[in-house]
Amino acid sequence: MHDIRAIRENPAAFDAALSRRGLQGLSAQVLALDEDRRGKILAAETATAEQNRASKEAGAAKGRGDEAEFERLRAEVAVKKAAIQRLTEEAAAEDQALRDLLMGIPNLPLDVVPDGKDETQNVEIHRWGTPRSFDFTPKEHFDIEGVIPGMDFATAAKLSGSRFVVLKGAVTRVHRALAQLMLDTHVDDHGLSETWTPVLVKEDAMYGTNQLPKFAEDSYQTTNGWWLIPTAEVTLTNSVAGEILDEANLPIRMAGHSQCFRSEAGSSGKDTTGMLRQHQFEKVEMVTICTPETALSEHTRMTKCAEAILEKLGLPYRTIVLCTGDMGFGAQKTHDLEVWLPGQQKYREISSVSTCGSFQARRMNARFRPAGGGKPDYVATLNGSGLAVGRCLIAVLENGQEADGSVTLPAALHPYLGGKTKIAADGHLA
RNA sequence: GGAGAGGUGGCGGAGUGGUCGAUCGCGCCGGUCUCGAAAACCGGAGUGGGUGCAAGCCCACCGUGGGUUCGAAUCCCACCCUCUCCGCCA
Repeated sequence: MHDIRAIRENPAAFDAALSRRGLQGLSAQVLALDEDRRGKILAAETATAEQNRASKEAGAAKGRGDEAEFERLRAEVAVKKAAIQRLTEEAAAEDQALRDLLMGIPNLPLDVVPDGKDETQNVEIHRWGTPRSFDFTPKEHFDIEGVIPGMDFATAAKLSGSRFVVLKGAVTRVHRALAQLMLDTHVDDHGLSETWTPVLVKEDAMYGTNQLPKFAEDSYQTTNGWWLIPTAEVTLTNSVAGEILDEANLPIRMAGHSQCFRSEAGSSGKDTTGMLRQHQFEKVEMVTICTPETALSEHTRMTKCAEAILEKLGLPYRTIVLCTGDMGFGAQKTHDLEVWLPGQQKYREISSVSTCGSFQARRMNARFRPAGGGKPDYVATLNGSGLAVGRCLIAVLENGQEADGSVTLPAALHPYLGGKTKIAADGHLA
């Protein structure tokens, strides 16, 4: 959510930043509403102050036994009361209207973010590894002979429908190994604290990390009102909602492994085969809570944490900065990591690392007390995948495939596979 | 699912109709003392909003929303949340 004071102080800058995102200026609308709101608040508060005064005087009159004066004041209060109720309701309505409007406006891009209208104008900033040259035509993951026995879409469809998968045998083991490797790397090498969270959350949490109110159709809700998290960003970030943290305890860097649930509304027809886009998938998520000044350096750090996983696995990737037109709702700046998929002959997104500045913190009311004393200020929040486990599985399988239908697995995984090094063409770990 | 307890400032914990935005303790900040520290003592400090050049003034906030009353942290109603015990269960 945006700081109304900042918009008041510099409406032109606000509109200019929105236009970089391809949106029309909203400051006029916001400020008109704000002015209205403040007028109502002033009226309501002035009336209340008068009532309070009369009420106090009534008490004093009663105390000295002046019944006539007491009755007069009591009548005065009674008259004011109705007006106050109306004014207060109007003020509250205006306040809510402003809040609703602000809640629906996306975060503003940082100056360093490149301008652009869509994903074609993202900017590559880093490339690692060389795509392997195959002496045969590499297949997509679901067509690799050794993978087929372990990736069962038919049974998943019977159980749950499309965009689900049942994993079996060696493929499951590799999937599990990947999650372990990611967590161990983040904890042991990167110093993140491992955190396990619920996947069902209250509505407030979904507002805090901006899934609500705008993107309700992207997530699932249970009949009793809980929401299924689309990412552990929701739980990890909201863990500090409503808190006033000590600056000495910042940054807080977390890593959590969870199931994620997405309706994938609006993506029908995209990536329908294979397990690239599922309603339920696993992800290791990183979240950092820090001071606003350190947000950008933490963003760089978090990006490196994600890149390290791909490098350990020997998977070629590139890192891009999303342009203003392609960034998500809550982001100020986003790096996407794209891994090479030989079956598609394309780099595909496997991680997205964003800093949100104080945008989410303001929604969550998450603050810190500065070390030197002084007023609490909003924290900055960052989130990033480290990595999407299912997509990483795909990358490992496709990049490691051999002509005979077997899959050579990265050395970093061997310790997690009981020393085994490949999936044989018959689907067994070998 | 059943029964009970409870939600107050950074934390703990008083307060059961009127100078209570709230006693007190811890923690925090400043000072005295000290070579320095600790202790002791003195002083300061809630959050948000409105208004004002400012000092300041005003409003709201004791889980949330209503109600009673001239007046509510305190009384009434509803809801939410947390905890304990019992039952069931991975």
